[in-house]
Amino acid sequence: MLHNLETLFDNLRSTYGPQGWWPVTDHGEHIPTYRKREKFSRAQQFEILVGAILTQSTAWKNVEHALNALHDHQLLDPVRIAKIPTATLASIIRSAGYHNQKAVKLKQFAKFLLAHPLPKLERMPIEELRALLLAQHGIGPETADSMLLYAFAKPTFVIDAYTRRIIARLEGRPEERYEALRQRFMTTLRPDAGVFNEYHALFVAHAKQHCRVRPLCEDCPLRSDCAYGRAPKGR
DNA sequence: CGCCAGGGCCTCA
DNA sequence: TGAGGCCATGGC
Repeated sequence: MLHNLETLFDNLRSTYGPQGWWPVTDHGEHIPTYRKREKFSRAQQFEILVGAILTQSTAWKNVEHALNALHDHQLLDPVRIAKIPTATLASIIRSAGYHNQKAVKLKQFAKFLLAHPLPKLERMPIEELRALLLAQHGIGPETADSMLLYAFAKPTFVIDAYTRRIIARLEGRPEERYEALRQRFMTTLRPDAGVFNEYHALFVAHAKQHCRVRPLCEDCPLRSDCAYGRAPKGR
């Protein structure tokens, strides 16, 4: 059985190695994911924020196409997104799915950024910024935490469907609700944005490679620690 | 060729 | 306050 969330992090980390999230698209030039970035440029920061909205319940591959299309139309810029008609924007981000809804969300978020520029948001205390983000249409807990952690480097733990599923299976109990599970990570771990960043990325890697909806427990690295993997007749 | 993606909003009990 | 419907494209 896993002793705690620190041990789980160490296991995942030694299994999958450094993840180097958030995956900033290269738009042509190859940027190794492991490359240490001093700090994201404003453009990259905005791209992460847009990506956080586009990836809602959507495979990242589909989001990449949409981000590339936005780049081609020079729309990775809040001023330009604020101006473009919603229907036009929707057609450009079509590949990301739910494009009509997401176009509305992006436009509202772009306008939000014009009223609250990135340098101002960066200076806000994490809880205040989190509340402000959550107050925006289309930004729920996961999107807000992704933005906080990956675009603003603020120490908050991102919970997603993968995290819920992995923890539920490991512990052999039902999935926890967002805030309850987040609080477990937040109170157990030291508030280190770098660790939170890697930890969430490792959950994604593990969920994709083994802990899928239909799990591949055969050679799962966590099998011996997992209530589900060890279960009778357990895969 | 079905299944399912790094959710969130709205409605209704 | 929790469950269920709705939104949609494309990769595997």
